Amino acid sequence: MADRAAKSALFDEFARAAKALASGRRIELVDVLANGERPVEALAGEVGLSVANTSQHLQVLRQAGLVTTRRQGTSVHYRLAAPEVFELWRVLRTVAASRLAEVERLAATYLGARDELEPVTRQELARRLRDGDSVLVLDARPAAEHAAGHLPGAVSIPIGELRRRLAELPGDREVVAYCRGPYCAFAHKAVAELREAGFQARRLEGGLPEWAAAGLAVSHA
Amino acid sequence: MADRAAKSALFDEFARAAKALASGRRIELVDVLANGERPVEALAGEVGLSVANTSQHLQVLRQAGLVTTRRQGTSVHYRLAAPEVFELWRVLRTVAASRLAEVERLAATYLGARDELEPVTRQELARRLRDGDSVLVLDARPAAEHAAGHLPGAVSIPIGELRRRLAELPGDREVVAYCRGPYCAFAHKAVAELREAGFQARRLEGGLPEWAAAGLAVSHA
DNA sequence: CAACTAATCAATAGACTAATTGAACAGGGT
DNA sequence: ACCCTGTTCAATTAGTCTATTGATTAGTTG
Repeated sequence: MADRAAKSALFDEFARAAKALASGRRIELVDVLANGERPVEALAGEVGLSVANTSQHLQVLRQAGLVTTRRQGTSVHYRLAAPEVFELWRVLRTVAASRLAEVERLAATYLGARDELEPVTRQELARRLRDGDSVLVLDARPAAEHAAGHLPGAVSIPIGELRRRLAELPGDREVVAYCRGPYCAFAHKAVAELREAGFQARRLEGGLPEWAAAGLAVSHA
Repeated sequence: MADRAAKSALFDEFARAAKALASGRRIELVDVLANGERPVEALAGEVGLSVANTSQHLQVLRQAGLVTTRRQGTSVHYRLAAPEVFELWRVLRTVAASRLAEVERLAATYLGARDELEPVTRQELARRLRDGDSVLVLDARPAAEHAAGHLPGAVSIPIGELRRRLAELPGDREVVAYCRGPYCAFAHKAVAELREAGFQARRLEGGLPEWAAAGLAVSHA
C-alpha cells in the first residue's frame, strides 16, 4: 500500500527531532539553554567548541524546532523553543540513567564520588525557605544564568570565583549549592570546596530547571 | 581540563539513547511495542522490513536499553524495558508535533483529513463505561495486541477484518474505535468504514498505551 | 537424531552523514 | 567606514547507516 510510504515519512519526521539530540554536544547545549537564553559566543565557551561549529549545531537544533532565536543588537540569543524541550531532555536522561550502567559509571567519573552526601530535596529547601529557616542558597552557575532566573534569595558565586570569595559567606549558616542540573559539576565542586574550607554545605537535588519545572518560585530580581 | 573529556563522554552516552530513536523504523517498533510484547517476526511484519533487518534494529534499541527480550520456545519476545520508554516516545512526538509543521502535514497525509470529527476523550469514555452507558468499544489493532491488554469490554476486530464483520455490530449503539495511538491509522480507518456503513462511530483520543499511562483500567481477560 | 523454525550474526555494498575548520559574508552598532 | 557577532560556504576527513545475503545458533518436534 501507499500507506507505507506515508507512514515512513511521518515517523522519519519524528526521528528528525531525535536525531537533533543524537549528539553529546547538542545535548550539552540544551542543558545550558534550560537555564536561560544565551548568545552563541557564550554557548561556544560553555561547550568548548568554536563559534562556527557551535553555530552549526545550533542550526541543527533550530531546524528540529527545539530552539528559537532572538536578535538583540549584534548578538543572537538562543533559547529552548518550549518547556517540553526541557521535558524531553529530562525524560531522555532518566531513561538513559536507569537503563545504561555506563551512564552511572561515567557520571561518577565526571561528578566525583556521587552522593557521598544526600542532596537536599527541592521540597525540603522550599519548606525551609518558606519557614525563614537559616540557610544560604548558593548559585554556582555563571553570572549570566543567575541573571536569567534563580532561586529566591540565592547568592551568585560562579564556581570559578568561589575560592577567593569564601570570606563573603557567613560561617554559621548551612550552605545549599545548586547549578544547572543533576549532570552539572558546579554544585558538586562548590560543596567539596566549601566543606574543605570548614563550611557545612550540601547540594540541592537537580538544578534550576528542575526547580522551575516543579512549579517552585523563580526570582529574576 | 580533563573534565571536558569526562563530560563529553557522559553526554555522548545520553546521545546514544537518543540515537536509538533517530530512525523512523525504530520509532515505529517502539510504537508497536508500547502495545505489548511481540516476537521478531510479528514486528518485522508490522514495520515492513525483513526479519534480519528488524532484528538489527532491535539490537540497536536493546543496546540503548530501551527494550528487553524474553525467550519463549523458539521465538524471542521483545518489550519496552520500562514505562519511561513510552514516556520518552510520547514526549518526543509531542515536541515534534508542536514544533515541526512538517509533522502536521505528513500526519494529515497518512491519517487522512484529521479530526474531521472530534475524538472522544479518555475521560469521557471512562465515565461512560463507568456509568454503563450504551457504547461499543472497538479495538482495531491486530489480535495479538488485543490479547496483550485492551480496554475493558472492548471487542477485537482488526482493521483488516472489519468490512466483512460489520454484521456482528449492533446498529443501535455508538461505536468508539481505538488503536495504538495518535499516529496509528487503524482507528481512523475503522471510523471511516463504519460511518460509510451507516454506523455512528467516533475515534478515541490516543490509543491503548495512552489509556494505560493515564492510569485507566486495562483488561487482560 | 534429523529436520525444522525463529532469530541472530557476520560481512558487505553503497549511499550518505557528520563534525570540524577557516575564510568569506551579512547585519547591526558606533 | 569600521568593528563585532554570527552565519554560511567549501572542503576535508572520517565515519555511520541501512538493508541484504548467507551462514549459524538455540530451541522444538517428529
